[in-house]
Amino acid sequence: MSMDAPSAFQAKKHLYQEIVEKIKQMIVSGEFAMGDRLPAERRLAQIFRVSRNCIRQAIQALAEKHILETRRGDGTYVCAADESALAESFVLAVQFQKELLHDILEFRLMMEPQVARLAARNITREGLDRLKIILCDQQRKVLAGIADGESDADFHMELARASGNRIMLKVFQTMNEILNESRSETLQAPERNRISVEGHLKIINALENRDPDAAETAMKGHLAAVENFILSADKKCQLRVKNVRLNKNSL
Amino acid sequence: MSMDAPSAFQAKKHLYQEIVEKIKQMIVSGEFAMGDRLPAERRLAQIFRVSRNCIRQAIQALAEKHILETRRGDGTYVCAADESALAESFVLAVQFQKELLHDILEFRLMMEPQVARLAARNITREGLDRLKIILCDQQRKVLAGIADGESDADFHMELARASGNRIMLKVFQTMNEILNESRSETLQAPERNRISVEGHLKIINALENRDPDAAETAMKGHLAAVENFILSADKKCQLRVKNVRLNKNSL
DNA sequence: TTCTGATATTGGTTATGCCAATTTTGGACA
DNA sequence: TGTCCAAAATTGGCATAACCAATATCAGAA
Repeated sequence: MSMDAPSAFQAKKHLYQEIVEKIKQMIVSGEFAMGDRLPAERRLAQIFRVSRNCIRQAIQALAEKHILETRRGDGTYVCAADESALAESFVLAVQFQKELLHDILEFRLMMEPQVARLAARNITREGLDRLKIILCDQQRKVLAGIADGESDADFHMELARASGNRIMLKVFQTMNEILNESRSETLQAPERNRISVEGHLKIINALENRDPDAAETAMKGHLAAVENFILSADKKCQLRVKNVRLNKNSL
Repeated sequence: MSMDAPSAFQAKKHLYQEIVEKIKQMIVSGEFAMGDRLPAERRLAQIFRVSRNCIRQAIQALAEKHILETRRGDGTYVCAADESALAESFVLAVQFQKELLHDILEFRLMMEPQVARLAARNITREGLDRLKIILCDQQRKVLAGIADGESDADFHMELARASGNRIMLKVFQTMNEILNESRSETLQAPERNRISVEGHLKIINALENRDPDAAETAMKGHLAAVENFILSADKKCQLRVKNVRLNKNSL
C-alpha cells in the first residue's frame, strides 16, 4: 500500500511533492473523478496531516500542469476535457505504461530522423564535441556494466539542441519528464546501452560529414534497433508483471 | 512598456504570477544571469513588497519550469545549461519572438504532416465531429471578422488528439503554452483565419476518406500557406532581420 | 596551515489570521 | 406560494510570524 519507493530516483525532496503524488493517485483510482470538486484546502490539510500551505503548494503544482483548477470562493476541481494532461498522471497505471511506450516509440520515429537531418545542417563544432563526450561517457558505462538510460537521454537531448530549434529542445525535455515518471526497467538494461552506443556512433559520423541523408538513415536504424530490443525484452518480462493489475477506472 | 494589459487573455489572476513575470524580466534583462544566486526569499519579499509566501509560490512555479533551482540552506539559483527552458522566458525579447516563430514553423512543418497521416488512420467518428465543430466555429469567426488564433490552435490540438498518440497531445499543448506567451499579432489577422479555414477543410476531407497521403499533402499545403502569409505579413510590418540567428549552440 | 565546531544564513514547513469571491441560506415581500 | 435580496457560511488568496533543517561561514584550537 505504501506507494513510495522512488526506486533509485530523486527521494521526494519536497513534502508537497508527496502530496502531489497522493492526489494524483486519488485521481487515477477514481476517488476524485474528472470535474469533481476536491475537499477544501483546510480539510485536505487535516486529511493528509500537513499544513494548509503544503496543500496549496501541491495544488499549485497540479494546477500549472492543468490537472487541477482552483476557483476562488468556490473550490478546487479536477480538470475535465484535457486528457493529455491527465495522461501524465495515468502513467502510474501499469497498462498505461505499455501504451505510452508505444506512443513514445512512434513519436520518436516520427521526430528524430528529421531532427538528425536538421542537426547535420546546423550543428557546431562545440555541439559535436558535447555529443562525443556524452558518447564516451556512455561507452564507459557499458564497460562498467552500469545500466541507466541517462546517457541515452542526454544524447538525444543534445541532438535536439544541435538542431538549433528551440521547440525541439522543449519537446524532448517534456518527453523526458514523462519518461522519468514511467521509467520502465526495459529501458535500462545494460544491453540497451550497448546497442545505443553503436547507433550513436553512426549518427555522429554522419553529423561530422554534415550529411543529412546519412544522419537520417542512421537515426532510423538506431531507433529500429532500440525498438526491436525493447519489444523483445518486454515480451521476456511480461510474465513477471502480469499478475499486477491495477483497478482500471471508468473515465 | 507596460507589461500588463492582458488584452483578452487571463488577467493575472494570481499575485505570484506577477512576481514570476518580474523575475523573468530581471533574468532576460541580465540583472540575474544564468548561474547567479538570487537574493534570499526574505529579501525578495522586501524588494517586491509581497509576502515571503508569495515569493515562494513564484519561485516554485519557475523551479518547475527549470528556470530556477532552489538549494536548501544555500539559496535560489538561475538554472544554467538549459537554454530551452529559458527560451520560454526570453520570449519577452522582441528579436527572440521572431526566431521563435521560425522555429515553430519549422517544427510544425516537421510534425504535422505526419500527425495528419496518423490521424487519417486512427481518427474516430467523434473526433471527426469535433473537428467539424471547430471548423464551423472558425468559419463563424471569419464572417464576424473576429481575429484570434484560438480556433486554429484548437483545430491542430484536436488533430493531435485524433492521432491517438498521447505524446503528440502533450507536445502540442506545450507548444501552445509557448505561443500564448509570445502571441505575435501576425498570428491574429482576420486574413489568417480565412486561409486557415480553407486548409482545414481540405484536411477534414482527407480524414473523412481515411486517406493518409491526401491528409499529409493537405497539411503540407496548409502549413505552406500559413507560413507564406505570416512571412509576407511580417515583411510588411517591418524589415525582416534575415537569418541573423544568434549562436544558439554556444551554451 | 588544517581541522573542527559554533554561529549565521537560507530554504522548508507549520500555524494563524484576515481578505475577497462565491455559494448558500433564510427571511422579507409581492 | 413564489421571488428576490441581503446576511451568513464557505472557500481560495495573501500576509505574518515562528521554528526546523540543511548549508555556508568563520573563529579558534591543534
